[in-house]
Amino acid sequence: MKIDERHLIQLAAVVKAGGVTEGAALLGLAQPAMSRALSMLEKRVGEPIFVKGRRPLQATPFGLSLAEHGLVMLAASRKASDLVDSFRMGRSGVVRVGGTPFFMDALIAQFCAEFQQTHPDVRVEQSYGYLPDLRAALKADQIDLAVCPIDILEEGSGLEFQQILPGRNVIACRSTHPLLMKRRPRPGELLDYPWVAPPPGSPLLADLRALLLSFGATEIKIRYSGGSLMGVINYLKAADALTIMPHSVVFALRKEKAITALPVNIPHPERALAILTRTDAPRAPAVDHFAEFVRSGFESLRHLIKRHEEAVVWGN
Amino acid sequence: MKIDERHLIQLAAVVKAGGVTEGAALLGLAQPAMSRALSMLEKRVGEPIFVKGRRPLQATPFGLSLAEHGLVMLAASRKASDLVDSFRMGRSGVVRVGGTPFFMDALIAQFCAEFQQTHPDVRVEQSYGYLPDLRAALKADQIDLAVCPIDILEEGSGLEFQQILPGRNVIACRSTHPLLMKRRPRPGELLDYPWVAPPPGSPLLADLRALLLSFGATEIKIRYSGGSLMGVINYLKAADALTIMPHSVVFALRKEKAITALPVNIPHPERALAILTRTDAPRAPAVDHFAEFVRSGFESLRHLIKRHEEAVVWGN
DNA sequence: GGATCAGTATAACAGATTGTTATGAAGATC
DNA sequence: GATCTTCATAACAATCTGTTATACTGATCC
Repeated sequence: MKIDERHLIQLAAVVKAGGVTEGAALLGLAQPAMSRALSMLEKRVGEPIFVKGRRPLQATPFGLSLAEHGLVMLAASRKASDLVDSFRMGRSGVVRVGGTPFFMDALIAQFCAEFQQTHPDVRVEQSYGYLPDLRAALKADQIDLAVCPIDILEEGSGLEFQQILPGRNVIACRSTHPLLMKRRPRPGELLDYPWVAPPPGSPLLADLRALLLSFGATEIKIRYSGGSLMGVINYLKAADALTIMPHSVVFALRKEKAITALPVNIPHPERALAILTRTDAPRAPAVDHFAEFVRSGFESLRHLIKRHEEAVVWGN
Repeated sequence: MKIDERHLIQLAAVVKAGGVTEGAALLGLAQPAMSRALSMLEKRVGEPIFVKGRRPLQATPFGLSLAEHGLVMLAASRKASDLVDSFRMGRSGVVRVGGTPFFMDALIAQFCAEFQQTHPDVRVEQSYGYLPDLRAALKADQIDLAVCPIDILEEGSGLEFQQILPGRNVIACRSTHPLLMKRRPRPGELLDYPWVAPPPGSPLLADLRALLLSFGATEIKIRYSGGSLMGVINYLKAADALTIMPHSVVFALRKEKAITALPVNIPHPERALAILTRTDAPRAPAVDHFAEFVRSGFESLRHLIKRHEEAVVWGN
């Protein structure tokens, strides 16, 4: 015998509240609606649910058993409602964010932690990738947003991107690097040191090649490659090697005092760090919150960098 | 945001079954109904529940979360349906049976155990009482049926009673009682032995008084009273005392060979053992099953007694 | 016992929802 | 690109939901 689930919930409310009127109020509806629902339920199951002629309305043992199941449903219904509410407010859900390894590790991971101080029920699923993969993942709805350097003149097809940081690379080395003793190292000198390559596929790798060639290198000599940010940093810490890195990444590492940038100006790439999102599919509210959080995080980072440069002088 | 619980269940069915068509079949309804329900649900919560344009229909993480709650409801709904079915079939529920102590202990308790071999999910709540209490309890819907000796001419007001055993008392004693050596003890001899009184309030007590007076006793001398059936039996086992008992109770004790009946005919009380039920209020199916079981139990007991008496000769 | 009160059932009706069948659209598959 | 499966839409009847107004009926209080 199939029972109307709503009736069960109503029964549960009445039993829980101890009366038809109170039960109706509990569910936010009028007493006659409840009264009728109970009649219908009783008629359909064909067994008495309430003891007749008792004024403090009393359920039969059968009615009580039924009401227990209704109570389960009522609880589930409330949880579902809460879920919907919190999802719509962006307070729960999943944010799938993809990005290039250096930015993810150096900056976004920290942003995620900070974001979850105000959004503890939002889960972040992070993944790595470069522009082509990220774009594909976005379109295939495998990620909700990407944080990634992108060519400024790049055209978006169904994707929206929002610049969050100008492209700017620096040459990174350990803080004890001998070149730091010089006020302005010459390009030729830079080639005397071992170089570390950014991950394959990274735009930084192309930047590094171009840079070294512009320094007069006839061939690119790489001593270490394939490492993630942590690998590269630990290599740099242990050797007088050099590498190319986004300025913001080195900036984020300044607290540790282990890695710094050489006072050498190198060309800006024609790229900017951007947040990519789909324009067609709607994003979950939590995703929008997260994207805004990341955007404002980079905004303050930019101001921080500006103030920092007014005090400390790098590269000039 | 309040969500229609039915929609949640439908969502759960679709997610569980892996498709709209299968989900609809799972709930026994047509595919368009399901399709529309999902649209409505999605429209109301305002967030996508399914990924668009994927043919093996795929729910969003949000949709999956919602569906989990729906699954809880679906399970509860099924349990409730099963409960209703088994209750209507009399396979579950509660039977509240009241009765006089001797019959309950000697016969009904065993019937309960036997009944539950075929009705394991029916709970029996037993209570003791005599006719006035039982009648009141029945009318107050505190018990569902009563097993109790009742005056044959008693009129039922809102109560139905069904005779299940003719009233017949015997004088009970232990199997080693000296009077059993005599072929036909005289009433005077009986008065030489100590007597045990049935519980106060019991019709048997009045029977005992009348019996002893008819034997020529000038006053009723009782050596032990107030015991339940077990107490009385254990007293009898330990002394050459006598008491009055329903024949069927002594008969039920015959297997133990400790207690038996004196070969003395005493007057039948104008009573019969009967099952009392309300006629106004409907009884739970399990109660009807139980009553029928008890009735047929006594029916076979009657036949058993008859066959027994054709073989063994008591009281003549 | 009866007057009163609170809680429950019933009536009547508008609007929403559910179910159905028939049919159109669209991703998957080969 | 033909075909197939699956899902969405249309149209309509039946049911159900919710409402307000009102009648009943145990309970309670002199």
